[in-house]
Amino acid sequence: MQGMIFEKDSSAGYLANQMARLFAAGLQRRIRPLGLSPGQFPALLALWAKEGRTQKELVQLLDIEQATLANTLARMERDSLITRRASEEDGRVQEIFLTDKARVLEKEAVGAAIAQNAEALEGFSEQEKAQFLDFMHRAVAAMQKAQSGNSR
Amino acid sequence: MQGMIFEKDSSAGYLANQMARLFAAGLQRRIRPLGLSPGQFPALLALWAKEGRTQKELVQLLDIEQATLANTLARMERDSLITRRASEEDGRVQEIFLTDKARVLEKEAVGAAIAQNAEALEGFSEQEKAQFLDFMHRAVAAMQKAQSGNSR
DNA sequence: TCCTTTTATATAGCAAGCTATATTTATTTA
DNA sequence: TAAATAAATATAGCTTGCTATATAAAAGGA
Repeated sequence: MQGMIFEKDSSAGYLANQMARLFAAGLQRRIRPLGLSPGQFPALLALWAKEGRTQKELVQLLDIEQATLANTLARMERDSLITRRASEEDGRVQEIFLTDKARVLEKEAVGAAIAQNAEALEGFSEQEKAQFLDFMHRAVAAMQKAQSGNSR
Repeated sequence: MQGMIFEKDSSAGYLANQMARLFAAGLQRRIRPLGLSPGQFPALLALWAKEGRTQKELVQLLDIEQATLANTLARMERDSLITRRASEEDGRVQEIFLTDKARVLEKEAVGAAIAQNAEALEGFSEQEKAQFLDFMHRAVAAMQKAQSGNSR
């Protein structure tokens, strides 16, 4: 650590940020015509798989904070992608359902996400793709471990 | 594309987003005591290398939009990290300088970024680290190419 | 010179993240 | 059972990113 050379373009953190922004922009370009936005994607995937989930269940599934999800769900309700029905057993809980409008978009939206991933990984061999995903998983796991080890 | 199985955890875009957020959170944890935030990092790096740059120069260096940088610079000025001096040749232009406070933080801040990268890549061999950076560069380049090929 | 266009920066308004805190309902405990 | 605690969701307020548009100064053209 002598000459204090720190080039952003060889920093993993910088590249991760840039890559994530390009993914989001590319996905947005593809799904905006459907009336969707990138931040809604994880919630939609979970609801396409099974409706009637509660916000709490979604939070557990979707590595984002409760407050972030609450706001995203509010926007999705505003945009007529979901409806919420009060639970009968527990007055605090609401069950979340897709509207017909959202239900119908599954194929096109998932296709858009697949296409965006393909665009980013164009020129990668199957072996390289697998290795890239593995690297990302490992980096995520390492940072999650460090994070949780910190709060205790 | 039959069963429409799309697992977020094997989607490059999803992982990139998660990784970028963990990088930002980890860096923030480390540099908050210095009075810095992650979004200021690229501008700070460019100014530690050379002061007196204009906003336009920074935009060209820093893959972010002009409006994003304008807001980041406004926050940095508010936090007494930079000062701006009107150019004498051109009334539209302002030259940007670091305050003593910001100038002094270089070593610690860069050290924090290096430590965060190390945390994320713990367990990677040197060869794997290099390959990971190369993969990210390739994905970024592929998406940038697709993006620019779109607007023309 | 005056008008138009270009350039540099700022502002408006939005999405998606975050932390911290409020609110409402359920559950526990004294 | 009443008060305290816990749990589910919402809200406040912030940063960082974006697109689109406004503003002000400079440069160019008729």
